[in-house]
Amino acid sequence: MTVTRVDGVRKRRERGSIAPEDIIDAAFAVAERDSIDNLSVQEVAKHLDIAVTSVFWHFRKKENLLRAMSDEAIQAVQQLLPSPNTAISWRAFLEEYYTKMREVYRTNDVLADLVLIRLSEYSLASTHLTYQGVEKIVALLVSAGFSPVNAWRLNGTLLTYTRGIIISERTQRIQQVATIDERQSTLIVPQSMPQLFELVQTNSVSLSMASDDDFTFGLSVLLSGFEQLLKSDQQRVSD
Amino acid sequence: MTVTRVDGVRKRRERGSIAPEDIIDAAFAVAERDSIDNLSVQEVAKHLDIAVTSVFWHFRKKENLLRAMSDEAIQAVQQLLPSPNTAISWRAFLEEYYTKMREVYRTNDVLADLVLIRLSEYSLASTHLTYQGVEKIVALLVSAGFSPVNAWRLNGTLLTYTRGIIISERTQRIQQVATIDERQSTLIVPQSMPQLFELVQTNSVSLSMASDDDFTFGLSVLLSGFEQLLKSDQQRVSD
DNA sequence: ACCTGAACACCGTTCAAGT
DNA sequence: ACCTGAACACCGTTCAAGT
Repeated sequence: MTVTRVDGVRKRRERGSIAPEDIIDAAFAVAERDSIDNLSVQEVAKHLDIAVTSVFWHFRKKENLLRAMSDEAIQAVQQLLPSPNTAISWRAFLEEYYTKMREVYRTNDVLADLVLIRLSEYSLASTHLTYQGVEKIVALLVSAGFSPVNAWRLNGTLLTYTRGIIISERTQRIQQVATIDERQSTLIVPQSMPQLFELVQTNSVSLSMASDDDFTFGLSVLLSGFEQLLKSDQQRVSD
Repeated sequence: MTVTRVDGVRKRRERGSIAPEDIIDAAFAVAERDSIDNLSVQEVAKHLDIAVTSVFWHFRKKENLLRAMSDEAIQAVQQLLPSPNTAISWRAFLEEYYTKMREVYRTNDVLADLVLIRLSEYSLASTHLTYQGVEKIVALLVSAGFSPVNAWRLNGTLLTYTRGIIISERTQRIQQVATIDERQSTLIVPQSMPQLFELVQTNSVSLSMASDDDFTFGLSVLLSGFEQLLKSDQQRVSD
């Protein structure tokens, strides 16, 4: 922390010495420490050693700061995701794309909160960026033979499923991770739940429903379903 | 609001006159008005015309009150969902079950927040109730010919997908509902997004990716994929 | 134009004091 | 055992005053 204090009194900063970008960076640092839910403007200001009210000069409401963070988050995620690649099959690409998406959000709760969970508006630029990503995927699928509508829906379904598993995994990790294993034994009683008891005993499944295996499984069922769809799309064209 | 005040001073309540259940009910009423995120213990107390500190006597922390609400929410949802029904096909049942689930959460943000989104622990009893519901579905699927592991995964995949669409729908409804239609025209520009532009122009799709059509589509792709799986499960048995 | 402290309303929580 | 007001630390936000 830079020392800019004299006798505990803040030295007044010169105009222009606080860039909005600095505030956003500090907000990310604090959010990573305290979580988005516990992010406080006061802590952001403390992190930069500026007055809280200075933050409010640049972002009139906390919500505005969060929106700016969301925009950065959307950009960051978009850059981490692979671009459509015609060198591999559409199926291999989608597998790679959504596996990567899951990994990105799983390893960064702040990004998941800002982009996937929190109720907020994004800037027009961010929304634009998002849809441009979708456009590229749809184009890839169309060139692979899907009808445009099916290409759109295929991508939407995978996005929705991946979002579901990210949130499931996150809630379970944060809430119960410490207890689920010990619970697993007392939770599933053989009398009223013979099927689940058997599955748990033989270690065939994880109770979380959001493990790597679960994701791989769900993804491949969806992709196989879409392969069937592709056949009928192609049939229709050749008729 | 019951009048229990004399000259603006609260009349002291007799011991035992505040039931925990009353506080929970009031909390639901306030949450439905203000949303879970904006639920304040002060407002709950005001709603019952009791002292804030009285709430804290019954629930030592706000988190405890939220947990009690979550438990009630889980019970409420479970009662609204249909029970496994052997009179119809497994596919028809799952379609009905998850369509209903989507509807329940969609029409009640508080339930969705408490059960699906918020990071919290549930009581052992609630978790038990949830897994008992899963057990019944798994048993139904096993009796339809699925292997236990596939039955579990099939259900888990549908649950995850449904959760994803509920959250997608909710975030989009709350954040952009007013703007998305007017945005739709300026957002999708034909130059950089010819595919999406065409789809939007012809009204073939909704940008939300969480419409009724989207859900029906995703659900049926998953169910068809599982039908394929059933065939191979049955094949294995007859071998 | 930008940075700041004082001040305010609201919130979650503690505690000692009532019955 | 249960209900309460006073009191506290923290939060988001406004505003008038500095430079």
